[in-house]
Amino acid sequence: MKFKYFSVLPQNMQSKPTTIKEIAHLLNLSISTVSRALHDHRSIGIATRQKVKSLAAELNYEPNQTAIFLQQGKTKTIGVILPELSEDFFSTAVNAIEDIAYEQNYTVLLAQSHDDEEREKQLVEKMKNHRVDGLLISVAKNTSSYEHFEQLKKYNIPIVFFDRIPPLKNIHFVACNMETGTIQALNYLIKKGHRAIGLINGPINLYASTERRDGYINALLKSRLKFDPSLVINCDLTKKEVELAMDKLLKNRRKVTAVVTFNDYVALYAINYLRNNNVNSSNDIVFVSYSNLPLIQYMHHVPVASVEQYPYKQGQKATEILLNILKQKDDESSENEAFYKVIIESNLIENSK
Amino acid sequence: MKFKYFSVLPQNMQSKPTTIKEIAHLLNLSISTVSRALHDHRSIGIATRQKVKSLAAELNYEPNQTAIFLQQGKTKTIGVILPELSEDFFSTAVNAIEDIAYEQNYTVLLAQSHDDEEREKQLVEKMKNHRVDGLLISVAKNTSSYEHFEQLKKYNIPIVFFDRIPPLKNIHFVACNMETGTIQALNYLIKKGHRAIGLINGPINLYASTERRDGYINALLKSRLKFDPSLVINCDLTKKEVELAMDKLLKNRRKVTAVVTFNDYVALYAINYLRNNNVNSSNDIVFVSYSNLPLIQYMHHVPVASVEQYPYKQGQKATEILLNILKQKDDESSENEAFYKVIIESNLIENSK
DNA sequence: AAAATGTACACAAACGTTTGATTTAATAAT
DNA sequence: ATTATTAAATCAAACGTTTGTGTACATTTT
Repeated sequence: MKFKYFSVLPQNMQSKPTTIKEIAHLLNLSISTVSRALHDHRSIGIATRQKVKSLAAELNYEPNQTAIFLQQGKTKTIGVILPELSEDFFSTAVNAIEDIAYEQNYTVLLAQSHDDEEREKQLVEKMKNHRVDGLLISVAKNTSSYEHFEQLKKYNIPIVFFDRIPPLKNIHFVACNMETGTIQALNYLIKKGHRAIGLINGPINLYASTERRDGYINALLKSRLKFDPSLVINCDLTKKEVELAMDKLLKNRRKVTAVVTFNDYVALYAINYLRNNNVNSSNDIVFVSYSNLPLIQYMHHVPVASVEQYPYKQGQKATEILLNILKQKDDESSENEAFYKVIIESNLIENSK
Repeated sequence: MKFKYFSVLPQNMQSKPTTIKEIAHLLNLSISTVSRALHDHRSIGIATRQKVKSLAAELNYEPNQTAIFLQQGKTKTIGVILPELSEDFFSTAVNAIEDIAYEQNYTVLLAQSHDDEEREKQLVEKMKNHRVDGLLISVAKNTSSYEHFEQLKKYNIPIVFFDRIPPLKNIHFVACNMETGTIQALNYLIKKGHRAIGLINGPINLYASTERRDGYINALLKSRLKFDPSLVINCDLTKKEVELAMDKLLKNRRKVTAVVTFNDYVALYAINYLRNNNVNSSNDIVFVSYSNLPLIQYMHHVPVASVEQYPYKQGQKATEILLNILKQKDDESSENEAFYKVIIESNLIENSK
């Protein structure tokens, strides 16, 4: 009898985790038998299976994941890279990602790019080194080159982009179509009688900006209203530029009675600007925004409606897709080269208040 | 032109990552030599080191972390379990945690308990299975048993608690002393002439509530004001109970002119309640809160001051401590059984506006 | 009775590293 | 010329699994 495996430790000392090797020795079985017994392999006798399992339970055996990772060449981990966790949109998306991933026994490696391209690149690299099985990415605002993503394909690490997607051809993504929501927003305002409607839009290179602009223009045209370019102002979404934009709108020949803002933060800045400058129209100008931050309902002057972008649904969908891809890879069956391109329609939601 | 060491793959095909083994084979060296060369081991000749390194670079060699994890029995990963990522306090703390961890080449495994004890337990279990090297935890609001934490000690996985710490003896933690901040808040209000000051506090079993209450009482006593228990109301921080609490205060015999609220969300609920019920005193009652949510500055009626809890600093400190502990374990030197107990003082910050 | 089939297990390789011990050859010391 | 010293590299075990193949024995088939 070997004592090696019975050494009794003082209560307070750390016991090294049990391994199948130890179990094997204790039961005078081979390692492979123990492994198979634990997996209910049919070639192992029922009696042995029971013995093994009960001893395993007794010793609190937990398979060493890192060993399994190495053995199987996968980590059961998905990486998530997104711009800013403190933005409500993203933290909600993360909730969904976590929920789905955990359901399927995956782990989530989370990292923020803080909207910095360089950092994003480093993170991608890091994720690769950590051998994540797949990646969920919402790209940084100013990312302009995309090799770091392309590179991963060589390593066979699938990426699913969500919300902020790069202008690449062969990628999987989930995004929200902002045009439909914008059209709804415009229709809503037009119906309420507004004719001079401003749009404080985002950076021109963002696809999300294009969509909003398109929706804006198309809605106007459909209602046989003329499109006045001076009412659409692009900005980089910082407080400063938003205020400049708002100022421009106020000074415009045509006095706007409603403003559509790129997101709730922009709305906040704009509304605040009006209030601070004691613009008497502060309460006359109606705002419509995107996102619907939870805190917005406590504002002194609230956007009357908001275009919902369904962050939870986006995160959920993206994760499901990624896990699907990973599953397919396991099956090794098809050289499936289809790309998932899921587009969720945005929707205007009136703020009840 | 053919690359010497590459079997040339079609562009779209995945190239399996290079291993040390391949490098060894290509250079007619042993695996160990390559490994040591890459680590600049002195027993390897400079010439060989160079050869190895340059080939490694050429082949884009990246050490397989999972193999290293297995070999070294550690994962260079720290787990983080916290209640709610969407709360600004926590997402800021996470920022710090990520920053510090990444600096030292650790990876962060993030998970939310959503303030659910059961889920928290599962997560701890999961983290253990994933063999995280250490854990950073901010416990769920209603967690009442703590065996799942104790258990980890047996496995020699250190935990550092932050902000929400359990009532256990031998633990490492970083927390914010809310009493000092509360005293400052009270002094501030007293100096401004307020005499009837309400306190909408949190659940009575939370240590954070006790601290606030203590600070409240002590500040009053020091100013030789009498403490009126009817002005302190505990609630579970939900909107409903906050409104009830506010209502109670309004109906109190002594009319409060200032209210201290457990956190900014409570303040939001309370202020909103006043406004919706058209309490004319809406602008007469002054609020002081905790946390200082970034959005608060856009509120129609803002807390005049806020007790800062330094989430970034807490996260930072906690991570540093954890990494320190892990480093010490490596050194294996001392059976160090000291417990880090770091307390950060909170501070009152006036809202400029 | 010999051959075929099944059952229940063991052996050993593999995943990609790191690292203590050992070998080899060359150089320096005696 | 012999031995000790050093430099440079190799060997082999180990980390904890999974899994293809081999094997002994008992059981069934012909």
